[in-house]
Amino acid sequence: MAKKRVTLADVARLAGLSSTAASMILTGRPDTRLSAEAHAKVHAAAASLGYRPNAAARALRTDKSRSIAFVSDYVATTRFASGLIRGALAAADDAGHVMLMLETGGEPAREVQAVQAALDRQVDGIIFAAMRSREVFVPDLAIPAPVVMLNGTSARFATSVLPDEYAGGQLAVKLLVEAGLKDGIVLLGHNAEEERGLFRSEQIARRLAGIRNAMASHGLNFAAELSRWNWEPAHGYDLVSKLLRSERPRGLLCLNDRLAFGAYQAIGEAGLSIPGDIGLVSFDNDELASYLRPGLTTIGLPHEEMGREAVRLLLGENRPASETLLPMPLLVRGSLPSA
Amino acid sequence: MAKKRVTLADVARLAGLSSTAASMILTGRPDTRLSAEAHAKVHAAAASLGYRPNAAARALRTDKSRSIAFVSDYVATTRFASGLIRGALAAADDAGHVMLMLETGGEPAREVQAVQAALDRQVDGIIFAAMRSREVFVPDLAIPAPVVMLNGTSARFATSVLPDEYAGGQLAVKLLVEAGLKDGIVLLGHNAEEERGLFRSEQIARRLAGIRNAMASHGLNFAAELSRWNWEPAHGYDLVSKLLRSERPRGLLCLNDRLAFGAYQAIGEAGLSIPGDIGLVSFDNDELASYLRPGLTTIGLPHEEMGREAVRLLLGENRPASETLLPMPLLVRGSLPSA
DNA sequence: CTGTTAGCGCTTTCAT
DNA sequence: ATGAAAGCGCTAACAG
Repeated sequence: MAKKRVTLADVARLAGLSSTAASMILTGRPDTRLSAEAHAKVHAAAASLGYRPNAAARALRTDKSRSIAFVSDYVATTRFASGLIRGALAAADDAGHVMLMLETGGEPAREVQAVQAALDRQVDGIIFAAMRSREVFVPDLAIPAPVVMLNGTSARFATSVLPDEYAGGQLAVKLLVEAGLKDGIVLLGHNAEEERGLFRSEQIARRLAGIRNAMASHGLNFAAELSRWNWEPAHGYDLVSKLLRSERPRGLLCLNDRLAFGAYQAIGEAGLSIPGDIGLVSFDNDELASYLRPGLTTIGLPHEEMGREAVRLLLGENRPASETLLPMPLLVRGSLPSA
Repeated sequence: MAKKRVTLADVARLAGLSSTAASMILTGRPDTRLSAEAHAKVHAAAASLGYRPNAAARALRTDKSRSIAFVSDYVATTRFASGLIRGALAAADDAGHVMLMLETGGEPAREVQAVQAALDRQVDGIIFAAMRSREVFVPDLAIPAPVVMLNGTSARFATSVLPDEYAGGQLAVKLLVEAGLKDGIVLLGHNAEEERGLFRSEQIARRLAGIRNAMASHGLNFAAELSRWNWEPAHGYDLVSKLLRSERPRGLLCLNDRLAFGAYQAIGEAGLSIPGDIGLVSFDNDELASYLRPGLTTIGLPHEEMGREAVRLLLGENRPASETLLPMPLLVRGSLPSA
């Protein structure tokens, strides 16, 4: 027969005190002045019985569940995005909170369900995370709890945590320039003429704005801008294969690592070498980037830090009614000439 | 001022009934015989007030929280392992449960904390998942809730969900043989002589057992067995580069896709073609596999199904005191000759 | 067929 | 400096 769970009353009884006293001592309330002896007895009793407070009872009473919800469109679809979860988990743990995970597939109906399920559990806050960052959130419910947006934005909730894409974009250009590649730089992933004002996401728009700003401030222009709506390796391969038939670019600025991967394949087949003939910079720090030969120099996303920061903001006192931009880490590998 | 949350008493009052009646009607208890009119009134009242039961109160009373814990060593370290989470999430949702996510880093101390945090919240069950499957779990606590092991095993808890690695191993050999590659097959990732009885994990041991069984039953032997403890692309590259200096294998049986990726690089540099000169089969269905040119034929892990099954077992009535083996899916792409 | 009553385990006034 | 008592929102006995 399973032993009944030990309750606060059991602890108090063993300590020879009231459960009020036990409660105050165990929750560490500062303003109360119980004797040191009482403290010792209660702690000893709790320890010897292996007392663990019942979270449901506590939540019912205090209206605080010490849990938060992480609602996302997709769960760690790409390997690197799982950093968002890991960071959030770590920060939640630091704050003594537990994290409910909810996946919505980006569907409004499931989003409503997820939010309700979370609210039913009295969560102390909700993080809305966008793994595929194009999605927008429309949980059109009253949400009587703090909310922060992670890797995405929302009209309803201003507090959000994002990578500093603009600075990242500028950095990519700086890298190319410092590597001595000024002329013959080709942009892979977007074409300003074909896609006027159309971006895969607000974040990519910022990345491109940073890129264009840096190009302009160096007085440079792209030799070509190649684009395909999807950023898969096969598209990078196609685009670059075709390009190499007529041109000989010096540098490739790839909007993500998968495109860069395809570019590697095309460059290899053309008998050209990296970084000798063509240098590359890219974005994402996808797992791929380190597997390539030579390693791909890329500007990553600070996913883990973003996750942490989102939870800190959520649980903290003061939530800024605006965006928190986190710097994008640079991973220098071998795809750019050193000169 | 935020409106107070609507409670069952509010619903009962509006419906002109007792809260008992409202409770029975809303929880849909079958054995009670309240009038159809009462049902209608209660449902109408609940809907008009937007009533949502308070999970904490319910948990306190019933000792059931409608939540489960997913405790894992690492959260979706590899992209493909996030399928475990997604599957579990989906099945939990189907059962009206919510899922707490806990990460332990494989450290015993954090494992204890995670389990306690989960137990404190009155979870209805715990899944212990192994992302990096070598780890073993030792949460040496009384766990008064159902447990199932996912993608790993434990001496304490027999119920576990695993991929059918033995069958997967056999399948890999069958594929090679059917492609006409019988002689000159090289095993990449393990060397029986150097690593007698030493495996990266119990699961890899089974995979290899399946492979050896199939080889034997076809009367075949490996032309060589190459190994390096880590299964990273760079190791596959090194091993195969060196091999190609002296031998000309016909087929490569790679123990994971990352090794295969490195093999591709070495084969490409040697001016050989896939699958014309060398055919490959591998394991994992890593994201990489579909990016390669030609695509890598690989035997994947049924992660999503495993996650679902684990939750079904956890929440189901009858938990088998043994392993549930799920078939490993075959992804046919272009790395094997069709003959 | 329906309502009253009594807690689940905890925190929190309010008295001592 | 400590304890008695009330009650968070819900459900389960037990009466009517």
